[in-house]
Parts: sequence; C-alpha cells; structure tokens
Amino acid sequence: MRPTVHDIALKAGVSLATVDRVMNDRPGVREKTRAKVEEAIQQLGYVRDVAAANLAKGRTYAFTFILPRNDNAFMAELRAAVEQAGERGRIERTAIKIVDVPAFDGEALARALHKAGEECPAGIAMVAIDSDPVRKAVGALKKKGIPVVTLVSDLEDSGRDHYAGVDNQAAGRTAATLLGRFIGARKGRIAILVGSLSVRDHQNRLSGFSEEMAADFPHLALKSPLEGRDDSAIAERLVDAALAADPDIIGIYSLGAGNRGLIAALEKARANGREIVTIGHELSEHSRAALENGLFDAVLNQDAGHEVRSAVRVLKAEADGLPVIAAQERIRIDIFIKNNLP
Amino acid sequence: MRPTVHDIALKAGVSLATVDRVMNDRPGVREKTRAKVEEAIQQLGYVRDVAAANLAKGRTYAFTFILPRNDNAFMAELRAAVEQAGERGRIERTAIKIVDVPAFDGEALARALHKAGEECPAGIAMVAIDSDPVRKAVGALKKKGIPVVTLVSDLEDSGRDHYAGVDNQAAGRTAATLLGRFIGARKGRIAILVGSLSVRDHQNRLSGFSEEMAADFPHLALKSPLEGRDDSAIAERLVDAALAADPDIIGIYSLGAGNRGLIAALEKARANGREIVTIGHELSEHSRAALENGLFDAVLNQDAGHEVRSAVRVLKAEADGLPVIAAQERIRIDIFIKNNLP
DNA sequence: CTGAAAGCGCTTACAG
DNA sequence: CTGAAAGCGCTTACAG
Repeated sequence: MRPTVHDIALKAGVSLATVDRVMNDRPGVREKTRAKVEEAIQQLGYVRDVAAANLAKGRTYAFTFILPRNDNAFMAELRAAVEQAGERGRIERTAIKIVDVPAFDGEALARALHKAGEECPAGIAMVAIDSDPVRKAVGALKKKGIPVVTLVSDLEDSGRDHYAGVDNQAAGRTAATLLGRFIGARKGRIAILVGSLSVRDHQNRLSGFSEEMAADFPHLALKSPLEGRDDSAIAERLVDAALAADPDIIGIYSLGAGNRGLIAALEKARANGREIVTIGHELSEHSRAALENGLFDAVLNQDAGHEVRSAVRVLKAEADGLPVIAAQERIRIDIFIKNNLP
Repeated sequence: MRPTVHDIALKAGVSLATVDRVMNDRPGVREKTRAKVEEAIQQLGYVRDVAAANLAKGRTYAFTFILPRNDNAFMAELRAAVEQAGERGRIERTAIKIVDVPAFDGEALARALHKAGEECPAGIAMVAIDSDPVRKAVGALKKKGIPVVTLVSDLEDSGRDHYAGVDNQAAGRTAATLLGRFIGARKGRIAILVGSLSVRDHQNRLSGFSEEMAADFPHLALKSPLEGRDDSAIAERLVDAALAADPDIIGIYSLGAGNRGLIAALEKARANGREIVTIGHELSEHSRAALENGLFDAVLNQDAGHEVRSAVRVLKAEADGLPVIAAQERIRIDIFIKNNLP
C-alpha cells in the first residue's frame, strides 16, 4: 500500500499537523523535527495525494483573465473557452473573472492590469501587448507576488511566469514551407497580411516566415506587410488594393485575423481568374469553408481551449508554489488542409 | 456554495447512504424514495465531486494492455507510454499489466485476450488485428462484462467499447494532398510501402490515400503496395528493388513502420541523383533526422502518450459506468515538416 | 428498503 | 514549537 500522512507521522514520531507543516514548508517547526519528518518521507517514498489535499483545503482560486475586445472568431473562441473554464470552476475550485480591454492598446492593458492587481487575485492571465507600460504593470504585479501568465501572445523580459501559447516563430516558418512548396516552381510575389505589429505573436510569425522564405524560396519576393488590425473590412480593402496593384502576387500569408475580409477579396480574385495560394491562421467557420472550397490552401491553428486550460493549470501550480511540467504545457500548432479537418 | 450529498439528503429527507444509492444507480431503493432524491438533485443542481468519490472508494483499477512484440520506434514509444501510465498508477489508482504478443498474429492475440479475460481485469486495451478469432475473443470478453478498448488500430464490428487512435482514413487523405501538392506538376509514379494489410490502421491509410490521389492527382499513378511487415530490413530491400525497377517513381508514401530501412534506401537513391518526395508516419529519432536532411518531406504522427492516456481514461469511465466525452478523446494527427518539429 | 457511523488522505483552527 | 480533533465530499460495511 501507498504510504499516507499517518505512516509518516508514525515513523517520525510526530503528529499529523507537524507532518503537514513540513510537507508544505510552513514555518514554526524545529530543524530537528523537520529533519525527522523529511527522513520518514524519504524512506517511505511518500507522494502526496493532491486530490485529497485539495478536498481538505476547500480553497477556491480567484483568477482574472484580461481579454481584448476584438470581434474576430478566434478571440470569440478564446473568450468562450475562458467562460467554459469558469463554469467548470465550481468543480475545480476556480473562480474566473473576465476583464475586457480595447484591442492593441498597451496603455489600456496596463491600466487593466493595475486594477486587477488591486483585488489581489490568485493569478492573472492576459493576451499581452508588447509595450513598456504593460511590462511595468507586470513588474508591479510580480512585486505583489501575483502570478502572471501570458496567453496567445507573449511578452518577453517582463518577468511573467509563463507563456501559454504556440511557438509563433515556428508557425511562420511552417507557413513559409507550405506556401513555397505548394506554389512550386512558379515565380511571383507574396503578399503578407498582419493584424498589428504591436503584438508579439504577429511579429514572431512574420519574422519566422520572412527568414524561411528568404532561405528556401528566394524566387518568391515578399511584399511589405499590410496591417489589417484583425478587422475584416480593413483586410478586404487592403487585399483588394494589393491584388489590383500587383498582378504578380501568387501567394498570400495571412498571419492575423480578419479571415472573412480576406476570403471576400480572394473570391473576387478567383472570379477574375487569378490563382493565389493562401495560408491563413485559426480554424473557424469561415476559414474552414475557405479550405473546403479551395480559397485557402492551409490553415495553421492554435487550440484556444488547450491554451486556456493550460493557463489555468499553470496559474494553479504557481498559486500553490508547485512546479510546472513544461512538456505537458507545450501548445502545439495544428496544420489543417481540406481533408484533415476535424 | 456548491451543494453536497448532505444538502441532497437534507432536502430529500433521507440518509447519505440512500443518496449514494440513487446517485450510483445501486439497487434496493423504493421508487418513491428514488424520485425524491432525484428531485432534490435536480433542484439543487448537484454535481458530484469525482475526486472526493474516488478518495472514498479507494478503489484500484486493474487494466491489461496487450501490445505487439514489434521492435519499431513507435511501438517502443507506445510501450513506454503504457509503462509510464503504470507508474502514475500508484497515484491514479490504476494497476496496469502489460502482455506481449507476436506482431500481426491474430490467433496469438485472440489467445492472449482469452487468457487476460480469465483474470477478470477492470478493462483490457489492445492493438487490434483485423481477424475473426480476435473478434470472437472480444465478444467473449464483452459477455463477461469486461470493457475493451482498441489502441492505435481499430477492430470494427467487434463490440469493442472504444477506439483510442487517429482517423487513419483521414491520415491517408492528408498524405495524398501533401504528396500531390509537393510534387506539383511533375508526372510520374508513386510507390506505397505498407506494414501489413492485416491491420485496420494500414488498410485505412491506404484506402484514404488511394481515393484522394485518384480524385485530385490523376497524373500520378499508384504502384501496388509493398508489404514491409514494419521491418526495416525488409522495407529497405523492397524499396531498393522498386526504385531500381522503375525510374519513374517520384514519390513514396510509407504508411507503416520500418522508417530506418526506407531512409537507407532513400539515401542511396539520392546518391544516384534521384529526387523523391516522401511522406512517412510516426515521428522518431530516425524520421526526425530524415525531415531535417530533406529525405522525408512530411511525417504524419500520432502521439502515443495521448493515445495511452485516453485509453486509460476511457477504461476507467467504462469501469465506473460513466459516459465518455467523445470530443475530449479525439486523437489528432500531427503533421510535421522540417521546421515545425517539437 | 433505509440509516448511523466510520473512513478515504489530507488540512486547519485551536489549545497548549 | 507541537498535537488532538474536526472536517473536506464522498462511499461502505453493518445493523435494523
């Protein structure tokens, strides 16, 4: 049988309370006593039953998720995933509060972080914006001892505890390889549609893409990126204009949101007899339809549900001072083409 | 606060024991009493705390995993994943026993199933072989009330409770799309290397691949499949011979194991100046190296760890008579190319 | 057919 | 600095 706290207490000749103190690194135990208990734990090969511990604690973790008020499909899915995590909260002892901020606005995000910190939650998750006010706000939260996790888009050099999202540099490289190989020997130019270069995920996708294209497909020239603000209407207008201005565009990498607008533009282009290999991001109703009717050739996807669940797990671990199992928290990039859709 | 068994008991005016009987569908409760309890559960919106229930049960699940004695990298990984699940067993109250059987031998698998059944485990998982003796053995297990899960390779019409593995038909279609698009406009023939057509997963990959190739890439003719028995030495010999006999082979889909042999053959072909687009299955040390040096163009992968964990979850649920959440148990196909390797 | 009581492996006031 | 006792939300013999 697996040893329990009772066995430890017996072996060490102390009470359950003392065993608990040692196990949880609580103060007020003589060094000698602590040593006895640790010895017993070692010898019996004790492993704590986390489920039982949680039951006894009856603790509820209050987490705050700060999300951009962005009306694209992916953000909607992300929000839904957070809400769902909130609903499961009753059973998993987490209480999740969602705070909205304007999209791509570092100042607003920084303010929201400060405000969230005042309530001293057990942890905060946010879709980060790469800006100094945000970096400072994270610093302040860390000083207060509040765990901070970035979600979907990271913020380097900020002291955040963890990033729950995909490797966007790798995503960009992958997009380049698929685009280049799908185009084959044809020569021409590649348009790039980004959401905003103020977020790390878009920056990283762009740099991975550009590097790989330059290295492996030098016959395909990259045009400078169009900034669609993850907005369908803007995206459509930009792509319409780009295609009209340059008949040599034979490929598009759309690394942000606004798929609806992009698809509308592609439809018009197809009607005009143009053939454009296109790779987009995030599987939604729209991008799925585009894969099926051939307007999109591949979609790189991050699973919002995975990311949110990972963020919650990590925040819990941080709140409990437990280690995070990095391998388990790696978020993978899905590659969807028309015939492996889930 | 979330309601507990105590609240239900109070509201229904019965004891805890009776609440438990109703909740777990145990016999010996008057219909009227049962109704009262169910009413209370409804009204309070009660959701059972599974962790607490497991703690109280203190039950250990004895599971048997039957694995082929096949020395390819994927099977080794699968075995390691099962062993790891066994080690976690102490904490997750599962005791996993591994039974070895010869590969591709339906009779042997059927015998192993019968023998495993005699010990009346809480559940059995196996890499299925598509044969009638196996089907019969599964039938016998189901008659004894033992949950059966197929792992990696399925067995239709057998009454198995669940299949923990990828959609291999979709995998084949995906391979076809990637191969066809990577090859581009070139004309030529495609070689297919299978492990054995006695297993459902290989059958399904082949049919998905053939269908999609015929539909979308009619200029690429498929040669009849080579059966490599998932053995590197055999695979190498077969591919060597095929490439020597047919200079028009410009693509290979290897849908089984034996990557080492295939890679050796590809190396020789490359040395002879041949350019062959190749898609394989399962990421390993060898296939990873082949992606990196360009001998492989894509690798479709199933995560053995995911599959095993899913199988264990499902067996537990079956043993407890709990429903399986299908969406959560869907095993996805990873697509790896040289620059999205984990 | 139903209930009182003990117990699963932990944690937490409270008392000393 | 340490311990006895109660409790987290369930389940399980056992008694009636």
